[in-house]
Amino acid sequence: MASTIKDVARHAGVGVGTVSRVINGSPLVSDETREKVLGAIEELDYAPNTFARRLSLGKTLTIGVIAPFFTRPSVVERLRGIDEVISESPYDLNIFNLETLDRRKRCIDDIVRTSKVDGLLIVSLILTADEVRRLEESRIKTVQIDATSDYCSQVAIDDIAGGRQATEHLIELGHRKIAFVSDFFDASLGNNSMEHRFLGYQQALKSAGIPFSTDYFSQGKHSRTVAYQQAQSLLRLVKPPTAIFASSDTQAIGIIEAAQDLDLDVPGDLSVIGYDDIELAEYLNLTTIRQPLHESGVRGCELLLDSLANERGAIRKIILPTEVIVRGTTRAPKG
Amino acid sequence: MASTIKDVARHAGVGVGTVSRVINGSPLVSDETREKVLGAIEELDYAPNTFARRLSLGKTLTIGVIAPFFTRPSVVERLRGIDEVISESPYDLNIFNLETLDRRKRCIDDIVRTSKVDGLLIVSLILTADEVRRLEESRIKTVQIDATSDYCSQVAIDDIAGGRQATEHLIELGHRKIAFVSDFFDASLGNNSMEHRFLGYQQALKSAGIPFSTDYFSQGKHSRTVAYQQAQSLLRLVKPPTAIFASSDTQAIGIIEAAQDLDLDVPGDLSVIGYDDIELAEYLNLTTIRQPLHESGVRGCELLLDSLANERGAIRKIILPTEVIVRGTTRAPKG
DNA sequence: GAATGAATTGGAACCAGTTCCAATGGGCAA
DNA sequence: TTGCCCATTGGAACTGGTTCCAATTCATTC
Repeated sequence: MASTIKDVARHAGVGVGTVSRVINGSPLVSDETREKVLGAIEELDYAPNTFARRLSLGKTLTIGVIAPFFTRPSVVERLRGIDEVISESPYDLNIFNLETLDRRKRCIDDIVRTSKVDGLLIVSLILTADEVRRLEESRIKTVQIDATSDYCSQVAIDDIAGGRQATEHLIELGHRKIAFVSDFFDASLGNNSMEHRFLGYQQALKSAGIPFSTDYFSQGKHSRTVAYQQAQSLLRLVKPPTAIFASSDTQAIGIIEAAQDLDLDVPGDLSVIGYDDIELAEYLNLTTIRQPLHESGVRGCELLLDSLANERGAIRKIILPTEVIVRGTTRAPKG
Repeated sequence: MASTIKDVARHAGVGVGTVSRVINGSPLVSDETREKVLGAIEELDYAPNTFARRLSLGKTLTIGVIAPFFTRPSVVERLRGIDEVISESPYDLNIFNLETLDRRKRCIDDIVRTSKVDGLLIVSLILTADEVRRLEESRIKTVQIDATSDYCSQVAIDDIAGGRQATEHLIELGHRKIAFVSDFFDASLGNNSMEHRFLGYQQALKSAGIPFSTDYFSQGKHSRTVAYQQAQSLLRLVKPPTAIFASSDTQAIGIIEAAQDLDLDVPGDLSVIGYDDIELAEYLNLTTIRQPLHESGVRGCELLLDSLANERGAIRKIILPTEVIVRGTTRAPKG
């Protein structure tokens, strides 16, 4: 069995209070005593019990992360950023994976009532009003990553600007007939980034004096095969678009496949730009919009640790910029 | 602040022991009392404090996972399997990400000495003798996933069989000049699956009466670009191979790129088979060997929970089979 | 009606820490 | 020499649970 603070105290011939003081770096210990205690700790290979420590401190020294963990590669990349910060801090990381809505309810309830964490990072999920209320009551500090809200600090990505950038890139190349292939705007699992991308698309069109046409706007379930169908319809229009902006790389890939099957050359006959810059995008040489995923994790985690250290802190919002990654699927239109 | 067991006891007009008994489903409580207590719990929205519970139980109710978390997509898929099992159990998941060797040492030391977990899952890492000794002393139950050892239970993948399957697939198609592009066998971060794949390759050749030639065996750092170079060398031999077995999909992709740049058609002039079946493989229509990644996580986690429930348990080894996924990059050789 | 025993219950002791309070002892000033 | 103050220290009380032990209640048996 592991040794306890009493063993150390006995071994060093001092009281438990003194050992505790040494461990926690209190100045109220003489150098001589400190040496004795450190010697005993070394000799017994002692380290304080995690859970006893947390109980008596009244702190959990744990950060919870709630995320639809594995559903998208982007979430993993954000987690990586979070982990990087946590592992240099005294906190432990507790990951709660929410792949189903049912789990979601149980999870937040459980976390709040059993005091499992000091702080919570919510990744790519929008909290309901009820959840926010519970978290506030429990005084668990919360930071949202990749979602906006008025209730807590957050790190978001400027998807409106991202949508604008993508569209402007196409406009600069000379395109006028630009379609937008989008996911549904259903925010039930809670994220409105798709809608923002669409807004950016509209803004860019407007600035360039290009009228928005519903013919060039197609919504469908987020999948490669559905995007394939959407693209087929768009490309069979009497006046087909010369460029398509997809609200994700996954969809962009479906669009490219559709173009190939219609014997259209990408980017010769059709330019395609995606969004996300997933790993696949590089292999496929896909022009896309990159989000600072890793950085969003780092910044969000820093924000949380900061608010745990300084009790009083206002709500803060960090908006990270996106970047156009020009590769081989966009080019000036023919003629 | 959250209410405590004392609040509930007072509210229900009973002793704390009785409340504890109700919570833990002890039969030593009358129905009448149980009702009273449950009513009080409901009313106060009480749930026992996680850390106090763990301290007095002498159990952490936590499973630790040590993994080079994000380095490869395969690790994420395994974690997903682990999470699936954990979330249906009373245990929490504590992830320790080891991307650097330095962190590794600190991490295991820390886990052992501060009694952070009841059980540990080690993913895609081989433990050193010293680490094993520490874990044994600490009585922390350990299960290894994707690695073999004599010290603890494990879920491994039969990489020898996988290497054999891949090679046999090529032989069955009629290939005789089959090269193997491999990672280095350096097991410092600790995993000998590459070596096993190579052994399987040799076995299959032998069974088919094809002599092994070092000309057709190339080792290099695990990367797409290095594999590109390796393939270039192989394909410029006087008698170039008609098929290449790559020890990972990532490498296979580099090989395909090399073939394209040499104006060789895949699979017309060169067959390529990978290993892993990463997401990319499907998009690229790559023939490959699939490992039951998700299942390895599930089984490993079950093994661990099982050994936590039944104190005495022998070391168990589960070997999971691999599967050839035939897609479009392999075909019978010309002539 | 007393003795036996089972069912139920309250509460002290314990888990392994932290922190507060009171006590000790030495040094220095009056 | 006495008194005071400060640095240092030991240990009790506390964190919020679980569990064991002893006590109470009540029905059953002789």
